[in-house]
Amino acid sequence: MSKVEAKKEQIIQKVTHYMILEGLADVGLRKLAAVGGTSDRMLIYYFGTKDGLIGEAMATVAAGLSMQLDAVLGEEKRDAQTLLNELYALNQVPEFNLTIRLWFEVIGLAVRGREPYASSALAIAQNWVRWVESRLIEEDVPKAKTLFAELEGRLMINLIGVEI
Amino acid sequence: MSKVEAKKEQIIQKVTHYMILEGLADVGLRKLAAVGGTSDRMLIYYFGTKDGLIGEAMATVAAGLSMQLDAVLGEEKRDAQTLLNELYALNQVPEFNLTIRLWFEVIGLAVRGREPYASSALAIAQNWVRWVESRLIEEDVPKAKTLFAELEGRLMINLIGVEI
DNA sequence: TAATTTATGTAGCACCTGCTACAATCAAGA
DNA sequence: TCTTGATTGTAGCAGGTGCTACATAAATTA
Repeated sequence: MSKVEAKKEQIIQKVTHYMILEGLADVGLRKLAAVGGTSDRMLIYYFGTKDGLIGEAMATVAAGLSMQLDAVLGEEKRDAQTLLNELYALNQVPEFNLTIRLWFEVIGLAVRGREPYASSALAIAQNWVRWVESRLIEEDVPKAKTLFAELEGRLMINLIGVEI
Repeated sequence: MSKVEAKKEQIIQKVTHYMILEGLADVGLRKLAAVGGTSDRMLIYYFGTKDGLIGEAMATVAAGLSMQLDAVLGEEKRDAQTLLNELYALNQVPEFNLTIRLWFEVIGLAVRGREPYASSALAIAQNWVRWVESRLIEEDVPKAKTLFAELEGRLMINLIGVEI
């Protein structure tokens, strides 16, 4: 990895971490530059546009999701109902809860096709589904997308504040 | 209704319609003023703040939801599975699809507690649930929230572009 | 009719937005 | 060493943001 690429990688890590913590509502170039320990000038130099940077940060979120899930839930396979309940319970884990909030922010920005959010949302969703499939016992694999839908719906109305 | 209130109501209708059509991404005071046939100056005069206006527009969306649902699905009661499928099918109706997109945009802005979105999201969600409860056969009423979660999840991953 | 309140236009403030032009510095190859 | 290209700072542009000060017009009340 070249020096420049190492620097870019470092910036992406910091920016990604910040977004998970603080969300996407107030991310201007200057604030992101401060977060990444550089200048707005250099962010454009490295990533071309603000959206370029955000796109890479979202890709990092997507890539980190499976690892995060593995770290907490392990590698064993489960039946659909068990997996759903365990995934939903992750909402209690602060680190996860923040990522999920960010995830719904991305969805909100993606629903009218706006880039880079639309592509990122699709990528993250596919990551979710693939991970779920890989942790379901064979007979329940076809239920992966249904399980995912149910999980997302429950997470969503929980975040909004409707008690179930 | 006083003259001022009539004018306010008229503005809210136009702004609400515009938001359903175009989303929440680029709504500045000046654009909303043009949409509502007035000036930014008067928007503040009428609604206090931009968030005040948006809050009222979102309340209008919430209030209109039940009516919209009634108009399309009628008043008969159904079992949970049937109602879920019929509600999900509404996503094919352009008018509904747009409202649902707006709904997810509101959620994205609400997930970190930001007002007026957080309150609006809760209100709209409660409207959904109440409506669903009112159209379920008695024995399925306890399933209302679960049904709602499943519906929202399916709508969401459909909007993102994951084929089910 | 005079006084007072309500409604609205004009102009602008202070700040933020993504991004760029230009120049300076630095490292590496010839 | 000289030159060339990569890297970075400084300053700023053009446009947008929510909102306000001030003045005027219009409606209402005394």
